[in-house]
Amino acid sequence: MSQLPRRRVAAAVAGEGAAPATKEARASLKGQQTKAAIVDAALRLASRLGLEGLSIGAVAEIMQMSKSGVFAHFGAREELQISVVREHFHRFEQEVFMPVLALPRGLPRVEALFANWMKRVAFEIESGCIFISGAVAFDDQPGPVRDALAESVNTWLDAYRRAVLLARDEGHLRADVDIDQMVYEIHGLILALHYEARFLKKPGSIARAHAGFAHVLSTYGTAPSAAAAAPARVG
Amino acid sequence: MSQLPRRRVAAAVAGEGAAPATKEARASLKGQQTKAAIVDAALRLASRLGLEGLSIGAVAEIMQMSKSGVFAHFGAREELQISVVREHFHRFEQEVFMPVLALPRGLPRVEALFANWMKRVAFEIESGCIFISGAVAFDDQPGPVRDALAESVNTWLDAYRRAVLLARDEGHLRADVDIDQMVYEIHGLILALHYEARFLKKPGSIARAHAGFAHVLSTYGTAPSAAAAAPARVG
DNA sequence: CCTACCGATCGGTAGG
DNA sequence: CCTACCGATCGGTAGG
Repeated sequence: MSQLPRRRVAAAVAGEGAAPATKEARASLKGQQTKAAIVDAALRLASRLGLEGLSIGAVAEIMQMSKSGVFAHFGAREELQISVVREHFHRFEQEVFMPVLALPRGLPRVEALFANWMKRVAFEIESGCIFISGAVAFDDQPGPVRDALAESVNTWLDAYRRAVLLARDEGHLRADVDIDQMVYEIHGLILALHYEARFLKKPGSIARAHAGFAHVLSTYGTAPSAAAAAPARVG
Repeated sequence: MSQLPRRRVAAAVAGEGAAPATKEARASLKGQQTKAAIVDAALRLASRLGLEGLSIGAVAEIMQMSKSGVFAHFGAREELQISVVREHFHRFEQEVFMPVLALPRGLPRVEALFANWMKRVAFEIESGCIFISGAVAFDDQPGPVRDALAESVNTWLDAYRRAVLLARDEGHLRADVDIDQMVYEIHGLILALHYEARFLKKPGSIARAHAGFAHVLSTYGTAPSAAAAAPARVG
């Protein structure tokens, strides 16, 4: 097999920066680039097939590498799976969480977080979501992969809870709102979207998730806005 | 291996009824009993490992049979998976749906269906649920197993929608209730229960699902009952 | 319902 | 990062 495609992939990941001084540094940089490219390919594969369907052989084929070449970067299949979980979490954080920090605390952030979350899950209707498929695959399988997955999900849900708490403190939500309860119901709307749209292929699911969120706000919110009017009918 | 355990399993499935007249009928009956026992074992295994993790070899070991002995009853792994889906649906129907037909139409059935559904999913927090794990495993894999799974789930959700529709007709729900929307939100509560209780092992999830249902009824219902009071705080 | 097998694929190792 | 291999397991088949 030609080695050219490999160099191209590695270069595409890190860009063509200034060359490192020593031979060792160059080799180490190339190793990191290759590893990043492997994780990227593995994440795409795991999104479609699930974390448990992720095999070193399939990743090697995509990368045009030997199985043991891929294996050498991780030392165990579990390490590859964990790297995939961390990468997915990192992207989720960048796309969903980070942008809302520019907004004022309270309801604006709660709404923007849901909007960004929805955007991601709506995108994942096509590709699959490893936070959802992984939860099912590893709910009964203790170990480091399950731990990495649960830690990522809990970190995200805790962040959402803090945003809801701030909104309550700001007086944007009723003072007696149960934070866990509200986030539970919102989480359910997201999970139903993934289930009904991706598995059942039922049309209108995205609108239903949004309507459900408006419904939640209409019960727990304090501002009688247009969005918070009881949304009995949709489309 | 002793053959005694096998006979005992087959007898336990169908009971010790009157013996059939002919030798062929006896053989056929025993075949059916064995097949039922295999499906039962496979359902238990698939609940824990998922439909896609169900292997003929593992079922054979549980049954103390050879792999090809199990295989002979189904002709293909897919047929075993489909049998498991049908058996799961049959039990779901018996436990969740059938009992409510004794109740009056309208809100009582809608509430009892949710209560029975909850009871089942709460039980499945320990064992796993193939309607949920199967949805994730087969959401991207066309074929007869996916079809059987989607058909079962759709049959159940349609039954729930009809119950909600009757409740609206009876005047137990607001006249402008969107049936699909209400069932979507209830479905989300169930999915969040499975996710948060089984995967995240978060305590209090069952109470949150019930509170969420009360919340849904408080918005869509017409009777201002105790259960339908806005449930902002739980436990 | 069995034994005995098939080709494919899995994660992982040896040795370079 | 490679070739060449290991033992285990997979679904499925042949032949009885």
